[in-house]
Amino acid sequence: MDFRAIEQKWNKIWEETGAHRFDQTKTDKKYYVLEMFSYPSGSNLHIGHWYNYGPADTFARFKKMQGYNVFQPMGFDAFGLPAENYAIKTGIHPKDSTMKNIAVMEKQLANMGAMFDWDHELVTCSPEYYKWTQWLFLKLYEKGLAYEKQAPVNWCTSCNTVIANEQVVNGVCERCGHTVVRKNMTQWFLKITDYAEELLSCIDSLDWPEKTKAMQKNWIGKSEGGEAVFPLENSDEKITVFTTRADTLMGVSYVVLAPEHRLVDIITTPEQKEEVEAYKLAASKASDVDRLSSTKEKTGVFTGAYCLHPITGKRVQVWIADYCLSTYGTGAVMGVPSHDDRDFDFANKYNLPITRVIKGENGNDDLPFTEHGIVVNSGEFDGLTTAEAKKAVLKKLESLGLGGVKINYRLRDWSVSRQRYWGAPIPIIHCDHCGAVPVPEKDLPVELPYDVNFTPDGQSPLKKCKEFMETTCPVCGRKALRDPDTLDTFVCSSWYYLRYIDNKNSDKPFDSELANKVAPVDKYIGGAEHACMHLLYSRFIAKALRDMGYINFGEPFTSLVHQGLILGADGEKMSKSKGNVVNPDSYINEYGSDIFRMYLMFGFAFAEGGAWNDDGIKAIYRFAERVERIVSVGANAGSDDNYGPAEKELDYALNYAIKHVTADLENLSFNTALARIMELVNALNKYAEKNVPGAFFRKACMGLVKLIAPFAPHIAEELNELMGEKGTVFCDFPSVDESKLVKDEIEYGVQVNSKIKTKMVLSTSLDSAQITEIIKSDDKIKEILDGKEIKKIIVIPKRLINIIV
RNA sequence: GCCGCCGUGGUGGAAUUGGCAGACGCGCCGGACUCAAAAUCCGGUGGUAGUGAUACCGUGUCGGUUCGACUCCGACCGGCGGCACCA
Repeated sequence: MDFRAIEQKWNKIWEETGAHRFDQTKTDKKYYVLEMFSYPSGSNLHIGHWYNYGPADTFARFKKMQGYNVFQPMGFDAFGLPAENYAIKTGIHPKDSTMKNIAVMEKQLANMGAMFDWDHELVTCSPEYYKWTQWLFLKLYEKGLAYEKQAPVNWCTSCNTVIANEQVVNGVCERCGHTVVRKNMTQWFLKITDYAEELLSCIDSLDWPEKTKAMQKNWIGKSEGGEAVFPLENSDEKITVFTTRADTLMGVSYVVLAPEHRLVDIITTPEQKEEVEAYKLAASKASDVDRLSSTKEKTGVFTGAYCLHPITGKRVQVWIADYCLSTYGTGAVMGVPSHDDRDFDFANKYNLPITRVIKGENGNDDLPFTEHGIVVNSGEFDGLTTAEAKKAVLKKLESLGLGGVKINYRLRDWSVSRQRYWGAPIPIIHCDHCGAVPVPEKDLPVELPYDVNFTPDGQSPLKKCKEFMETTCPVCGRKALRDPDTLDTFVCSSWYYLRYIDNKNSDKPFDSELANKVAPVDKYIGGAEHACMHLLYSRFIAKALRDMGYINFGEPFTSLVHQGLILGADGEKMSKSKGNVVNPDSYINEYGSDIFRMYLMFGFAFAEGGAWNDDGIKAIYRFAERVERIVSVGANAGSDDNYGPAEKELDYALNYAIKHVTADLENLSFNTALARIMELVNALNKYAEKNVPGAFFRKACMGLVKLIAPFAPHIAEELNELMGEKGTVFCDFPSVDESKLVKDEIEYGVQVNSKIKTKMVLSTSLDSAQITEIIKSDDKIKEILDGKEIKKIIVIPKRLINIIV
């Protein structure tokens, strides 16, 4: 059989019959299988695409055969930096290169033979799509979930432009390798922090990899503690600090503000001004690598100001230091050198007092002592444990009106402004009289102009495009300017699974009723690298859309699976520079796509991946040939419907395979599922060798064709036809007949003192007590025991017997 | 440093969640067919000792729980991923 030729034949038939079309009117038994969509890169589909989409399609086909109405769409995440950087390098417009790449990938994806419903395709850079991305932004703005503020951004000193966090690699620009510094710019943010608690608390209910859930939890970083207010001496201002160790409050020897803290300029004394200014300047210039290193020596400057301890009223020095981060908590911390490593270093360096207030319970007297213990030197709190003291101190602060319980999150609001060309324009108009004004919905989309000079020179490329920038204010009608920035591409991908459902709707982003029927996604399959970005953003947007009444669920992806990573043959990540990139095309040309995807599923543990090795691909090819040969025998089998012991044995093998393949596919355990199919093929061969194939053999072969169909869709269709069946093979996944798996007799492992000594075939109708009796009187057992006295017999039904002597 | 995952034959990987470790493949060895080779088919294949039935040892290391541990607990070693001055 020419596996490559039949691929074309069946791809054509599937297209003509609309085999992969999703019927939106039948959503009572729907199943939404989604693979993370592709970025349209210049080269052909790589191993990573195949390893994601091939097995995922196998799962989707399995669900379809089980009778689900399966929705499996595909599209392109088409905005983004690579196309723009490519344009800067070559002069080829991002739109042109992107559309060309999409055309190539569409063709390759179609040849893959996956059951994508191309009627529902979407491309995020098309105005029909980004119109609704802009709509989403406006709705978030209306709801108060989008706001503008000055914030530090990553500024590349060589490219003279802002770059995204993801583009900062080890503190330098990924494109040019030059230093990245922070710069304050006005940016749009989405208020993901409003949902911090819900994003955290809902995680446990999700059927997601534990690893991914843990990453999101860490990223959200809930921290339960309290705030303490230190009033300033000689001023009405107050410093509020956040702490998780309120029990150490009585050990405070100084307070630190972040260099960027609002109060720094207000409280610094004239004598300290010069030193403080110099320190602030140095801190703002420091690159992220320098500043964010925990091993760096602590530095800081005294502001000259004093504040008052909230409980004792004692004078406490106020310092600034860059180990205090302006972006976390209140941007101010209390310094307790005796019980914090950082504070200890700092206090030693600047000769600040160190007072022990926690005693270890087993006499550990070394400082700093960062563990929990018993409070000492703390007046009324002495003798309390750390846990008790935390509560007592915060209660006291609350009664004084100087603090109380507080929860903090590490999660920060999502910065979505990009000073880039190739993205969805932010639908805001800046008017001198009215401020930031949203573009009215009827004027969407704000189209991205084609003729733009996108060479980087420190300005947003759109800013230089007069025709784009100049407009009138929708409120007052006066001249106004558009926002020159574009949206982070993660905004585009945060809601795409909803647009797939209703991709041609020109009145709204999607029909809510329909979306509620088809979504959420039942099985989402894609890489693990998106744990704290795409997957978190999508959850946030779903909750926001739910709260605005557009959908009735808050979690977009009910069940999530990450495929592993296929590495180069050298065990390193594939990259052009390492020269270890494996091109799937040569294998597909030689063996066909069914063989290739089956090999990917058999040769690796799906969630693990591993180093590339093509030793097994020939074996899979031979396996497919064996399948074809045995199915041909089945197709030509006689009509004899004898059902004797040989048939019974084959029936067992068939149902055993059905049972396990079904369970394995459910778990996306493709390698073991294929192993069970191979066993069935071995059983069929064994039968055909010794018996004349008749009606039952034919039936078993048909079962094989059905079982293998999700794995090798084209081959299975061809074999189905060979068997004389009419119509497609993709229906009626076989269901197990448990009665065929009941055995009269079963082999037990017999252990003596937990070591396997012999085997014994026993009837399955015997209960444990009966088996115990048989063991006691069995001659062979007596021989093995050699006169030793039996103390106890443990019988594990259908498995083993352990005789303790 | 913190969080998470992982460690099984020559090799890719299994093991119904505490019950016969190594399923299914690859590779290798032997055989059949062949003048020969390829392809195909059959048999063997964790290690050590022994002609042999068999015995002992074996899931990173060391302990523990248990009739029984790849699986659970404790300590450690090694690898991968994420976060990292988060107060």
